[in-house]
Amino acid sequence: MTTHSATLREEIEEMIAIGELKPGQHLDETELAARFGVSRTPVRETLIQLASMGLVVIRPRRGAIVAELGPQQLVEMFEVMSELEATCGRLAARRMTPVEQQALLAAHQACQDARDAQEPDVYYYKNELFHEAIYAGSHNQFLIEQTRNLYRRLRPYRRLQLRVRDRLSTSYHEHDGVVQAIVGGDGELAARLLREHVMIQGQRFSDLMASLPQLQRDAA
Amino acid sequence: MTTHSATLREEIEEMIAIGELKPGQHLDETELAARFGVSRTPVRETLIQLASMGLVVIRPRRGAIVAELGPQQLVEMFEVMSELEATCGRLAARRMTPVEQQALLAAHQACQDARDAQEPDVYYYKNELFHEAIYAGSHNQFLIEQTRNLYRRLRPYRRLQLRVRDRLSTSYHEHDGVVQAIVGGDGELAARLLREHVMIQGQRFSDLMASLPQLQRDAA
DNA sequence: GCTTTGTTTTGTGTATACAAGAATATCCGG
DNA sequence: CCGGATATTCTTGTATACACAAAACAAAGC
Repeated sequence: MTTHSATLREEIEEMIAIGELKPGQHLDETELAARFGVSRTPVRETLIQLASMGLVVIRPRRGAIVAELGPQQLVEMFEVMSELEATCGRLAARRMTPVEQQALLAAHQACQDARDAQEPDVYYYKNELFHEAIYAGSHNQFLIEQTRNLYRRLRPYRRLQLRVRDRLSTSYHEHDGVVQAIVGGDGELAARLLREHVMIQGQRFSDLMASLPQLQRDAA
Repeated sequence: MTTHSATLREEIEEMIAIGELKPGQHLDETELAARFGVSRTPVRETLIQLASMGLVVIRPRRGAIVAELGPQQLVEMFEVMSELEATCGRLAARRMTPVEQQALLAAHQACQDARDAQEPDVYYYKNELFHEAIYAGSHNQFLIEQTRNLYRRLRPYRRLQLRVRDRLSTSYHEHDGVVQAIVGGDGELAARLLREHVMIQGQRFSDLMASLPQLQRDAA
């Protein structure tokens, strides 16, 4: 797209994702317009889009704020996330082509390398590719899109996840089970393992909850 | 909300749902503005919202059209729909309160009455309530919201579903199994039955496909 | 000192004006 | 009569202007 509101959307979305704009923070249309060198109109349209995506909340006559998700909402969203990923896995086990299986194994191998090298940042990135490989195997574009959307929506909070001791190794072993289930064609098993894998990340929400008040203080 | 674009959104959404605006149809901003007695600004904001929801597609500099879903996309969306409903069922089997179970049984009974009376329209409505009762049992607001969103998005096409012979009775029997699984606390069974129940509706897409070209001709 | 109410101020919602790109029609040559 | 280049029109994208509601603030009353 060549339109302003489209590029703006990506930029602001990124700012929210990396925490430059914090949950609860008020988004002043005029200020954003000035910052990006455009008028209020495209800014407004951007905010409306972000609101439809759930990243910001617009209250009539009271402006837009970055959406703040309470612990309850986060738990619910992680639960849905785990179900979506599980579904991807179940379908992937049935539908993956040999080429896609190779890609999955390669992504898995890359994770192992990152784990062995003890590089959490690399692992984080390779982990994304691993999950993307599973998504692709579902052969359901709509499902993939939905899953990615939710992932992006959870990103600002995932960022807060503390680096838990041994999480890398544990995560890798969980991946291992998933890979075997998928290449073995056992959809139900793959679904169950993936559901647990994602939920474990989600269940770190106790840590998240602990850091939430602080986050909101920062925003004020 | 007291804002124009919000009320407009509901109105246009409804027009799309009931087919007054047909898939592929071009949505002229000025014309809509005149029709609803407002300026182009709120109309634009409405269209952007609908685009984010996937109900319309905006191509830069070329305006908005009501989203047309091809057979492939419909299949994919029904597949995801079935998974979401299945998830609602699995959670409901574990989480429903006695009161909610009573509500589910009541909704089921209402479906039976409608079936016995051979009233497809009533059944259609009662069926919605039945599914809503399951959603509620999941105790996951986010999941419920996602499921409803997708349901609404599929509505314009569901409307096309031919009244299949004996579909009422079959549907009712499928419901029966689901109810028993849920009150019996067997989440996996409930999930499987619901998945199949929804997919059967989706697999009527061969009928849908047949009616699609006609629908698009109407829009032209 | 605290609450309360009136005023100011700020910021959103809508309308209108303007600019730019796409669709369409027109005009000319072949 | 037809095809292509150009001009015109039409619609969208953006900017600006205005109106109004809500929040912030100040002053007065209790």
